[in-house]
Amino acid sequence: MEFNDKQIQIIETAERLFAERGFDGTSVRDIADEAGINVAMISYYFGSKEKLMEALFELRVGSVKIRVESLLKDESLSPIEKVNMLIDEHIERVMQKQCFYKIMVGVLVTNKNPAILKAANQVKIRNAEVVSELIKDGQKKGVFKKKVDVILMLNTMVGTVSQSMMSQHYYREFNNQQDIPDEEFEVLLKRRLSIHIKTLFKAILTNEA
Amino acid sequence: MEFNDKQIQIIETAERLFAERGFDGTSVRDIADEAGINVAMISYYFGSKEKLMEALFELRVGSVKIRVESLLKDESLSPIEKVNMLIDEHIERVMQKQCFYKIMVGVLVTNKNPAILKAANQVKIRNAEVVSELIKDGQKKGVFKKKVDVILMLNTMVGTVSQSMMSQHYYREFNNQQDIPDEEFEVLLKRRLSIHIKTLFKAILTNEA
DNA sequence: AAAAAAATTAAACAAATGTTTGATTTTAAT
DNA sequence: ATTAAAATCAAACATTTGTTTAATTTTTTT
Repeated sequence: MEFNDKQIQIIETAERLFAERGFDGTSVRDIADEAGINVAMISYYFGSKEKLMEALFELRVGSVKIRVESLLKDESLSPIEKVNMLIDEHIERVMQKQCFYKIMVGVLVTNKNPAILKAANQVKIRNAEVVSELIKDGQKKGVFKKKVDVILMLNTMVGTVSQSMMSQHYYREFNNQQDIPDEEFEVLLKRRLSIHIKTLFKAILTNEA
Repeated sequence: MEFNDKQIQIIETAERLFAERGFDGTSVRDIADEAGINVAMISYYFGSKEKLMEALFELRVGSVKIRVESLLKDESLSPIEKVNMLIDEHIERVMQKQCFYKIMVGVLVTNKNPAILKAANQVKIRNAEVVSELIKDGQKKGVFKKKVDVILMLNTMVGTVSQSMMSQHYYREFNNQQDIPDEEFEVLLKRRLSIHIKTLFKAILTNEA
């Protein structure tokens, strides 16, 4: 489905509020007020609050697939380079769309709407499959260990990034970095996360005495 | 505050429903019906739905402190042994109280009630301080690296366990282990998580060429 | 056994919820 | 300029929400 400007404006307002207050903690009137529109417009454009949520997932999940899959095809990159790019890709994606990933976490905990849960799991399964292929390739080339638990490895990547994203204010406070600008701190956090997770993955994937 | 049997029964029913449907997705009537009590009993015992949530946190957070702190004091254990015990302690705690930790995740995302947010952060800060001490001790003894990002390390532990707990059905499916009993799978998952995270921590903490 | 306290109940309360209606305005097509 | 379609609106709709009331039952104390 295609969304016009007004629909996207409503979706993005809802995205922010859902992330801040949760789906059930946000009323359609809250959304309407923040977006500067009439309440009836939500039903008019989306049918219901639930469908609005589905539209949000359609908008956000739709754009993910392409970049991840094009990664695998690139023959010029080594398996380890691909894994590292996957990590950076994930960090960038989550930090860029923080609100959406907060909502995603909420959805995975309280699995109510089957359509949304399906959309959320779709991303997860796709990722696992792509990475599994990547690992097998690396094992064939002899650069990766034979026994690798791909799911646990991905759980570490996803979990570490989510956790760091959700508690970034606390991380900033702990390191006394409230003085530096927001954008700068975000760049810093992303860089540290990148190095951190790459170190972890190296320990999981590569052979060493 | 002390809770009588009836209060604990209500709290534990609420805990299950809050985990399944979220705080705002659960009505006081839902709780009353599931607990087999009258709606008014919630206000009677706790004052409000919000206070019931606070009571839940009081009940659950209260019991955490002791075991973690007694770990540090034990002089017979090496820093690496203590770290490993901390990992197992955390895995056990989360898997034992899955509902509560699902709620915890929800609270950390949509930070509304300040009292609850404070209780949640209290655990986090306490943990970070204890672990920081532990790391410093290990560094003094020359068994740990000099540069360790404690927060990121803890984010990895907490994030990996949360992520694995929340998507355990998917993990089970992926590994074709639906046939083995629930309890057995949980033991298996905990053991794998333990090995996995200990490997990660070793890579972060110890020196190797 | 009488009195006091605690626990439990059905009913009522106002406020908030998602959604629909029907009229009105704005935009696009003829 | 006229008509048709799309967008917007205030108001109303029926439910559901958390909480309170006031009466009744159960338990404890005297």
